[in-house]
Amino acid sequence: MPELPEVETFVRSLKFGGMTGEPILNRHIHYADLFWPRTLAFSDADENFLAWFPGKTVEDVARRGKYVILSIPPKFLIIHLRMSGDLRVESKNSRINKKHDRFLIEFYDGYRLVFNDPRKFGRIWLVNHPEDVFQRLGIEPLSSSFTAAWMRENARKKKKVIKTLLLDQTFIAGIGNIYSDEALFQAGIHPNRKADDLSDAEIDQLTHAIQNVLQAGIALNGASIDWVYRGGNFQHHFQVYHRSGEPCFRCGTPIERTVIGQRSAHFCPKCQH
DNA sequence: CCTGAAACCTGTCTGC
DNA sequence: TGCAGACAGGTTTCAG
Repeated sequence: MPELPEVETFVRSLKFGGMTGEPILNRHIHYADLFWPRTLAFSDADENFLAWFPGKTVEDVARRGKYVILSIPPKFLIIHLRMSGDLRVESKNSRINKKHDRFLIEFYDGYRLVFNDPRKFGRIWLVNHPEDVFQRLGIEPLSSSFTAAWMRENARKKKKVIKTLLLDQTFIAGIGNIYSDEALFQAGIHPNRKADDLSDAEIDQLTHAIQNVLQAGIALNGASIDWVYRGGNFQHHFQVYHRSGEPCFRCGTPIERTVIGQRSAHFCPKCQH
């Protein structure tokens, strides 16, 4: 489900309150519980994992790529929501045993953080050093080091199809299927172009388009589609994603859908060359 | 290095 | 109404 803007929305909500409910900063942990053991991304005995939590405190929440990072000194709980993961904060009095709940942390004050994930693709890590999990992750697209110059330098070395490169988390961390389609449309680049074929001007446009769509996504709390993810509004601003057959807002040509690297790609055949 | 296929999963929607 | 098939905001692993 979530890409960078959706994950960022989760992080802000966990810190300051919002979509997920009450903030969780500085709450003291009573206990943790795990309902689907394979949610753990590492091979630690479940007992050891769960036994670590009581008495700890959530001191910060942050994001790296599509990962949520809970700072629970002296360790870090890292969560990847993959396709269908969801986080919510609810009070003790809420109905427990909600379908597809996989993990939860209950606080002494009666609130609890719940990780719900119908498709069971989501994963969590408990580590001393977050870098261990992020070792292969690429650049943060909203950081100051992500510039057109960086893209010219690095994208040129890649022979991949540009749509696939944008989805490659070891290259840029955080872009998913929605925002790659939207960025390529905004830059006027066909998703099947080779990265090393792009002109300087096209690379510059693409860089700015990436920053632009991600920021727009964050400003609207991400995109909500179908039954997954809630609270977002960016879906009302899609130019191409989920719009196959509908007229391009720029030129009227029907938006097309194709498959690139096993993912659907939506584009305007006239505006994107 | 790059591509494609398959695997991991459950839910929803479409068409017959 | 039922049922098969396609499809879904992601990532990893393996074959070629």
